[in-house]
Amino acid sequence: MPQYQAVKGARDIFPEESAQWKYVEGVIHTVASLYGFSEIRTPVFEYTELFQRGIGSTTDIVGKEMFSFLPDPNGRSITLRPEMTAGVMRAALQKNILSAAPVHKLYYIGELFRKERPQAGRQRQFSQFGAELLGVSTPAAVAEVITLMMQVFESLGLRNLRLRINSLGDSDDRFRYREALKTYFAPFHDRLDDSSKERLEKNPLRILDSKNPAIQEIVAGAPRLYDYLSVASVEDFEKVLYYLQERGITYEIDHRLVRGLDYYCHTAFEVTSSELGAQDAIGGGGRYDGLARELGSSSEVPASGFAAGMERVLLTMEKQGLFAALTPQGPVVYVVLQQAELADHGMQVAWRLRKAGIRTEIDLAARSMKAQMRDANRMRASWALFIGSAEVTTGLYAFKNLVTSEQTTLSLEAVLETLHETASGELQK
RNA sequence: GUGAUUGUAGCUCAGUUGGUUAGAGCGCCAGGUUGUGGCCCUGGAGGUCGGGGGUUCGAGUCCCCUCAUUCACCCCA
Repeated sequence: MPQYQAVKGARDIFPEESAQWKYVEGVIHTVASLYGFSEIRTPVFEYTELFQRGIGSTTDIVGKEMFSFLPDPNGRSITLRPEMTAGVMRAALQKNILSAAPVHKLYYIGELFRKERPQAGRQRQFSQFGAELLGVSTPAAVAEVITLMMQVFESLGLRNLRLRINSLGDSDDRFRYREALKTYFAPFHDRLDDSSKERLEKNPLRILDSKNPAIQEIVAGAPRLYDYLSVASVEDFEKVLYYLQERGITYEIDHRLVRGLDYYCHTAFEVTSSELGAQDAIGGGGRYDGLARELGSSSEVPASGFAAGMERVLLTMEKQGLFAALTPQGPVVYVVLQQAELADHGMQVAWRLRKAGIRTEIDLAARSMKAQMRDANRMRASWALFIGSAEVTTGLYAFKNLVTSEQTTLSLEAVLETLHETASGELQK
């Protein structure tokens, strides 16, 4: 065992995998710009109160999963961000961007931190991409957010995803429903588990998505939130669904879908992947008109957004073989040294090739020619350029096509000419 | 935080009822080919058997503790 290991729940991404990340990030940037969303980058830490106010102190995230610390003895507590939305909203309010333009469409890719036990598809440091649409939360706006998310998934080639959607109504709807739930659950109180009892106190809606079979049995007979929605709330929800239908986005209405963050209202949604284990949520989001007020804004900022787990997206793509076409870019030319003493000349040649825009590799470890050639082969180099004493004195180099094994003797200028003739020097494999 | 699981070479894993200097395949390095790869052959480097304690004449194998891993619960992306 090495003396040092990565911190529990944190992992390294080596080149083979980072190529996959770059690819996925590229798709996100492209699709986001299609929808007119611009990238925002906010700090990885914020004052702890931001999350307590924004996410809600009854949530598990705030209650037990935050990495918080005091920067100095008299300082204010700081927390590594466990989610993005609160920070984005804080940034928008701080700069007062909505007074300059009433609607802002922002997206992000960033690292988050949550102190949970790691398991499949869950790390303590993980990444999400997502979008926040600030200033309007009409059905068209909410549908826009969902559509953007689904189009990113589609552009990545993801299959077998399930989109579930629900309406949480406005605060009046939820107040009436909450009372109804309390009276429904009262006679069952003795049969509830501890966490359900606590939820009933603090946030009764969360009982609905309990995984405990005994609780679910009781939940089955509970009143439906849908039946407590006002006419306006129902119309709003139906309109969102209308847009989704128009765009051929298939969804399932799930009356039990609640979501764990306090700031959601009206439309809430979640996408799951059948390729993942227990942690199968790949993305989710909803409308959160109340968040800005919660953060001290003098006026309401209607808003909606989604967040998707990068690791879970990557995991699903891997399982579905979507990275097969991603081949690493090898060198075009491998400069092979006959003897280590010729390294100075070889370095000079390699440098000139690179200055001319040719991806060039050269052994820096003074290994044997056999090892250099094996290396060139493994890296799928197109050409080998040999440096021996003859080459150094004549300035003419043995230049070998590694696919056909044909070899000629050329000056460096002629080599460059040959490489520029074939498309950037790369040979068909 | 709870439960279970696994920890032997860089990687994947063998290791028989506890019994001498702990093995294989792949990978790595070198040689076979004194200036040329992909195949093949030969050799080499690399291990405090996660760590600590205990039982025993003797522990990679048994017991205890500890650390780490993985999966699941809780919850979430």
